[in-house]
This record gives sequence, C-alpha cells and structure tokens, in this order.
Amino acid sequence: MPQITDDRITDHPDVEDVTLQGVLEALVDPVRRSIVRQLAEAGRDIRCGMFDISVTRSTGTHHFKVLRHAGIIRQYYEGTSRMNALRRDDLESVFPGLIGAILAAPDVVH
Amino acid sequence: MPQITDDRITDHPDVEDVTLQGVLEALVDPVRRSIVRQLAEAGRDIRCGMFDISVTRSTGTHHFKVLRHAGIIRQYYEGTSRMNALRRDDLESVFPGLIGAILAAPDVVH
DNA sequence: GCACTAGGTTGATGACTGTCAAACTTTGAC
DNA sequence: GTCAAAGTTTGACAGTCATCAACCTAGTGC
Repeated sequence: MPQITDDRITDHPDVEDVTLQGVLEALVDPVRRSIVRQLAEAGRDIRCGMFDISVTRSTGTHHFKVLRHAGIIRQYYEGTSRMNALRRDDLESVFPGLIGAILAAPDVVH
Repeated sequence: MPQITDDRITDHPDVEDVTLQGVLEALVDPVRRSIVRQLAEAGRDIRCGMFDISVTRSTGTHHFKVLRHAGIIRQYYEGTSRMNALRRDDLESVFPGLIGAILAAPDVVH
C-alpha cells in the first residue's frame, strides 16, 4: 500500500498569494506550458515521470518547482512518485478565463 | 498639418504570424503590461511620450518594439510623434479571451 | 539489510534580456 | 536655414534563467 502524503511538500502558495506576474513567468516557458496542457487534457493527476517533456530529470524538477511556486500546480507524494494536480479552480477564482484562454490558444511546442 | 504615415514602420506581423509564445514573452514584462493596460483603459491611441512608464526613452523604445513584434500594438507616425494602437481585434481573433482575461486580472505594478 | 525506483539538489555554464548613456534622425515651426 | 521636439540606434553591462551532469535522498519490495 503506497503511502500518500502532502506534508512533504510545503511550499504551495495560498490562493491570495498567486500573482499574475508569477503565473505569466511560469507560462512563458514552452516546456512548462506543455506540462500544464498535458495535465488539462488528461483531466487527472499525473506523476512527474509520465510527462512527455524533452529535458532531463533535473531540468524537469526545476520546471515543476516553478509551476508549483506560481500556484499553477499542486504536488503530493504517492509512494516514491510525485503527483501533479492542476489548481484550476484556484486559478479560475483569481484570474477568471485566463487558463482557459491559454489552453484554448493555438500553441506550437518546440 | 501633421503628416500621418504608416509606411515608415514596416515590421508589424500579420495576424496569422502572431504566436502565443511571442504574446506571452511580451506580456511577462510589467512595464510592457502597463503599456497595454494604459492603452486599453484609454480606449484611444497614445503617443510614446505620453505613457506613464518609469524607464528611459531608449528602454521605452525597446519595449514598444517588443510589443509591436509580438503583434500586440500597431504603430504609426503622426508628425514627430509615434502613435500606439492596441491590436485588440486581431488578438481576439487569434486568442479569444486572452487579452480580456489579462486586463481583468488583478495586477500590481510598482 | 539490500537493491531498485523515482525524483531532488547542487553547482556550473551559456544565452537571453532589461536597463542606461551617448550619439543620430526625422519632422515641424520660426 | 536653423533650432527644438520626439524617438531611435548603438554598444555595454548586470542580472536572470533554462539547461545539464553528477551526486544525494526517500520509499518499495525482496
């Protein structure tokens, strides 16, 4: 039985601390935008290793951290796997329509 | 009678060449976002010198160029003044809701 | 305990970017 | 023609960021 915890990752910002500057800084990177897109299209949480990204693990870790600090994703452990959840409701409450518009926009990665 | 021309500035991208990457790169800078916000709130074209921005003229020129190349503003001359127009319809046609969501978002620019 | 899996941390590096001062250009007015 | 007004262009510089290799950590299963 895998151990599911959320107390090992403690640096999620509260909703009121999510800023437009931080969100835009996070989403300006195509790799991070791809991560968000994959999460949205899957409609479920995805562990770090399952994403289709073309960078090394350490770079991936960096991107997940930026997304987490921006308040875009929430992370928690499930055994040795780190799961990623899109904070869609939180984002929608602070920036109505923003994430939807970005996800709906035509976007070419790489 | 001031001379109004639009053929002195020839590097405006066509609508189909406006990319999400370019728009986000442009809007991630708070000075540029402030420019867009001032244009939207004014509801009319504004010349470069009339913007309330806290950088030198040469830096301002750089920011206007980034916005122009991203397809966010259109520039034309009116005498010695360079006028700036928000390409709102173009942006709306390519990225529906995006500019509106960003303009509606709470944003703090020092 | 031991090996395996999943991922994070730590520098280091190269590229990009926002900023400015100084010199240049174009237009309009006298 | 001369001068001022409004911006642009050209380096230069400092700070930030995406990237990687190498090493470290925590949980799982035997």
